[in-house]
Amino acid sequence: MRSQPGGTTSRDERGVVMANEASVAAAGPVHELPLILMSDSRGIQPTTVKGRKTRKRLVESARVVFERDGFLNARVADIAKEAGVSHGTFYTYFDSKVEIFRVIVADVMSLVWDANHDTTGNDSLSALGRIERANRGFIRIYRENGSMLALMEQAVGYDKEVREIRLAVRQVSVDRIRRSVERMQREGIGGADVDPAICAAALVSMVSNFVYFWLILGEGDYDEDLAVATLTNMWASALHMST
Amino acid sequence: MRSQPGGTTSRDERGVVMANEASVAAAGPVHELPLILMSDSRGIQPTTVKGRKTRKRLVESARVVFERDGFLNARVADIAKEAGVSHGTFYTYFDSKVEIFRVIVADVMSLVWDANHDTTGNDSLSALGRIERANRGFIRIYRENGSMLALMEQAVGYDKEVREIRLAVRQVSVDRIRRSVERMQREGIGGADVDPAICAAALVSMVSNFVYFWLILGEGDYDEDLAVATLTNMWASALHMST
Amino acid sequence: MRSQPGGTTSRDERGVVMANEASVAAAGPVHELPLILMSDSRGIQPTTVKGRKTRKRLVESARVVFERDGFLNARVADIAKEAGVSHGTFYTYFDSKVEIFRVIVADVMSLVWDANHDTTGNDSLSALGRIERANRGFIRIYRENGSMLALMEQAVGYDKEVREIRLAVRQVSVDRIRRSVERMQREGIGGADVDPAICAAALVSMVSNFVYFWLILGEGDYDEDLAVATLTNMWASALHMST
Amino acid sequence: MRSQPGGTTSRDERGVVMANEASVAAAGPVHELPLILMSDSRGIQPTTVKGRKTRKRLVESARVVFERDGFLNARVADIAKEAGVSHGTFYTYFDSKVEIFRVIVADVMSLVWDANHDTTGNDSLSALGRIERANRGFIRIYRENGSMLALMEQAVGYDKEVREIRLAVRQVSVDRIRRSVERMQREGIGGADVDPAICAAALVSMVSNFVYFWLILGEGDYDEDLAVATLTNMWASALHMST
DNA sequence: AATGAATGAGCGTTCATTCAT
DNA sequence: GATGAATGAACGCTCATTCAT
Repeated sequence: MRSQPGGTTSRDERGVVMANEASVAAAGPVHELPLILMSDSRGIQPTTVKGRKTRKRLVESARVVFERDGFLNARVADIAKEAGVSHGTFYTYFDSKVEIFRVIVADVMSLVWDANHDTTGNDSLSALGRIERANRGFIRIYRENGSMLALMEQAVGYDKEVREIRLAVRQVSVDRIRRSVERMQREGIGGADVDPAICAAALVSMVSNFVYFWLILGEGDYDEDLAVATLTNMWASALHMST
Repeated sequence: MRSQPGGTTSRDERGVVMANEASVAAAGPVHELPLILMSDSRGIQPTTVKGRKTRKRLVESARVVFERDGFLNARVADIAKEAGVSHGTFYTYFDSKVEIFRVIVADVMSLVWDANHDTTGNDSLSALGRIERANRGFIRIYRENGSMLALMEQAVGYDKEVREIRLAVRQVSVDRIRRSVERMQREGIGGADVDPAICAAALVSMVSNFVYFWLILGEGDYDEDLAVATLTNMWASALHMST
Repeated sequence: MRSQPGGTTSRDERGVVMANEASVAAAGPVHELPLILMSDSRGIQPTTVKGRKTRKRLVESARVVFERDGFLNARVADIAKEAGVSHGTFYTYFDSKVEIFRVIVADVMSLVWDANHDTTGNDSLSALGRIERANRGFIRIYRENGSMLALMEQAVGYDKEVREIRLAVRQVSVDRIRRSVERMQREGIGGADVDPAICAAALVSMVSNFVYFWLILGEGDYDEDLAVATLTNMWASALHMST
Repeated sequence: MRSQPGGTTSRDERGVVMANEASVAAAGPVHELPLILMSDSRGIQPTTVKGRKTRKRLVESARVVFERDGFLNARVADIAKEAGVSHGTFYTYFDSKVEIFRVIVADVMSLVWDANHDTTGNDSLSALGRIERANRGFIRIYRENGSMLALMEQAVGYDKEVREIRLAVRQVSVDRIRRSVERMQREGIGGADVDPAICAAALVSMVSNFVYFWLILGEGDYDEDLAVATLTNMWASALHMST
C-alpha cells in the first residue's frame, strides 16, 4: 500500500513518486518511500511504452527464476528466455544479474516498509491491537513473498546494497518501537534497565526471525492465529503493557 | 564439554541423535553431542599421524580463507595454498568445498550447543540467573566466531546439511525453553493464549537474531552489560517471571 | 589546398587518381587529391542541410572518441552519444565503425598529402630549404594530429583500406624523392650503388618513423629546431647534397 | 644467438640466464638479456617435465594462431586446440591471451636484441662492414619473423608492456649508435648541428621502418643485396664516414 | 599420502548492427 | 531522418574436481 490515504500521487518523468501538495497539506507528515527502496531508480529506465513493458516482463521473469533456482543458480539466459527476449536485451535494462535482483528485493521490501507505514484505521485500535495488526501483516507478507525474502536474507551476507536495504527497512520499525518504549519509560512503565534501542531491536528480531524459521525454514507447523496471539502477548509483556 | 561417556545414543527420524531414557536415568542429564555436529564424522579420516596433521591444517586454513573471502569466493586452491599443501591433496581429505565448510560449521555450532548444555554451577543460580548466563555466553560465542556464524546463516539458505545443523542446534534451546514454559503454564504462570512452542522459538529468535544484527551487521554500538540485562529482562517479562 | 580546378582525372590500376598529362600541361603541376583520400566519398552522403550537419557532428565526435579510447575500445554508442544523436542514427550515415574511422584517417592523411604538395613559395628556397620546410611541416602535422596518426599506424595492420591510404600517401613522397635522386645520379651525384627507390623509401621512413617514436611513443625530449636541423642534415648527406 | 662467445651460460632455477665467471673474465662486458625480454619470466612456470612440454607446445601453437589470425582474431580456444590441450589448460600457464602474446614478442625481440649484441668476428670488419652486417642481420630476422614483428608493431599501440619491450630493444641500438656519433664528433667528423641522439634514432628508424614497409607491407620488390648496400651507404653518408 | 597437471562445463557480459515505429 | 529497442554471436575466464605419477 504505497499510496497515502487522503491524497493522490503521481510520478514525475524520472519515475519518482511525488506526493502532491494537497495530500501533504491534508495528511501531515507524508512518509516518502526511501530512495533505496525505489526499484524504478535502479537499472536503465526505458523511454517507450514497449520498453517499459519489456523491462517489466524481465523483472517478473527474474522473480520466477530466482524463486525457482535461487540467486546463485539463476542464469541471466534463463531470465531472458522466460521473458521471451534475447539474452542481450536483458542488458539493455539491467547492468547485471545482481542489479535486477536488487530491484526485486527493493520491491518486496517496500511492501514490508508499506506495512509499517500503513496506519489506516489505526485510530480505532488499541496499542495492542496495532501490534497485533502489524504482526499479522508481517506474517502475510512473509507468506506471500517468502522465497524472495529468504533469498534476500542470504544476499545480506554478500551484497552491500541488499544489506543496506535490509537495514534501512528494519530501522523504520526499530525506530518507531524505540520511541514507543521511550515514551512508556517516561510514563513510568518498563524497567529502567531496559534500553529502548536494544529492546526495540530485540522485538523486531523476535518477530521477523521467528517468522523466518516458521515459514521459510519450516521449523514448526503453527496455527497462524495462535502465532499472532503469542507474539503479540510476548510483545506486550516485554513492554509491560497491560493486556 | 563435547562428549560424555556412559550412555547410548540413537537417531530420531530427523537424524538427530537422541539420548535414550535409560542413559538419562543412569547418568543424569547426559548431553551427547548430536552426530550431525561431530565434525570428525565428516570427510575422509586419515590413518596416519601425518595425515591427521594435514587434515587439521586444512580445516584451520579453510576457516581463515572462508572468514576472509566468504564461502562463495573461497577457492579450494587458496585453502590448499594456505595449508601449504598441493591443490590435489585437499581432495585426499574432503570430498568438496562444501564438505570442509560443514566441518567448520559443525565445529562452531558445537560450541553453541555446548553453551546450551553447560550447566556447571547452575545450581547456585536462580532461573533468571541461568537465562542471563546463557545470553552472555551466546554473545561471547558470537563475538569469537562471528564471521563463521554469519557465513553459516547464509549457507542455511543453500545447503541442506548446514540447514539441518542450524535447526538441530536451535531445537535444543527451543525444546528446553518450551518445557520450561509448559511447566510454568502448569503452575498457572503465563497466559493461556501463549503457545509454549511458539513462545520458545520466539525467544530464541529474539536473542540470536538481535545478536546477529548487532555484532555481525553492525546495527548498533550497544554496551554488552546493558544488552544482556535488557534481553534477560525482556525474556523474564515475556515468561512472566518475577524479576 | 585540397583540390584544384582545371583538369581531368583518371584512376590507375591501384585506384589512385592520376592527373593526366593534358591537365598537367595545361595547369602546371596539378595535385588532385587522390580519391582514396576524399573523405566525402565515404559513407552515406546526406541530402539535406540538417543531415550534413549531423554527419559532420558524428565525424567530429568520432574523432574525439577514437583519440580518447582508441579504435578498438571506441564504441559506436559513445560516438553517437558524443554527437548527441541516437545510437541508430549513426548507421544512417556510416556503414560501420571502421568506415567512419577511415573517413577521419583520410582527412588526416590528406593533410599530410597537402603538406607534400604545398609548393607555395618554394621557388625562393634552395633544395635544402625545401627539405627542411617539408620536414618541419611533417612534424607540425604530427604534433597536431598525433593521436589519430598513431591509431592509423596501428590500423595499417588490420584494415586493408587504411593500409592502402597509408601506402598511397607515402608513395607520393617516395616517388618525388626517387625522381630527385635519379636526377642527381644522372648528374653524377651519389654513388652508383644507391638505388633511387630504396633510398627514397628509406629517407621517408627515417623522418616519419623518427617523428613517430619521438612524438607518439615519447622516445626523447628533443628540441624541434635541432630535430629539423639534424634530419635535414642527414638527408642532405645521404643524398650527397652540398650543405 | 643468445649465448656469448668464449663463455658458457647456464640457467639458474628461475630460468634466468647467468653468465659464469669465466665468460665474464674472458669476454669483458657481458650483455645480459634484459629482464623484460626474458619470456621465461612471464606466465606460470611449470615444475614437471610434462608441464614444461605443455607450456612450450602452447607457445608454439599460439604463434601459429597469431600469425594466421592476428592477435585480435586469435581465440584462446584455438590456441588450446592447436596445442591439443583443453581450453582450461591454457590458463594453467598463462593469465590471458595478451600474456602469451608478450611471451612470443619477447622471444622474437630477443632475437633482434641478440643481433645487436652479436659481435662475433667484428674485429676483422671495418666500421662500415659492421653496419652492413647489422643491417643484413636485421633484414634476415624480419624475413624470418615478419608476421610476429608486424603484430608487435600494432600491439605497441595498445599494450603498454609490448611498447616497453619495443622501446627497450630499440634503445639498445640507438644508444650504441649515439655513442659512435659522439665519438666521431669528438674526432671532428660530422657537423656540429647534428644531435647524436636524434641522429642515432633517425638511423634506426630509417632501417627498421624501411624494412617494415618493404617486407611486411610489401612496398617494393627490392633486391636484398641492393637494399643492404643502399642502406649502408646512406648510413655512412649520414655519419660522414668515408666509404 | 602427495603432487600438480589437466579437464571442461559453465556463465556473464559486450557491442556492432538491424529494424520497427 | 531519427529513434531506441532488440538482437545474438562471440569469447574470455573461473575453478571445482579428477587423474596419472
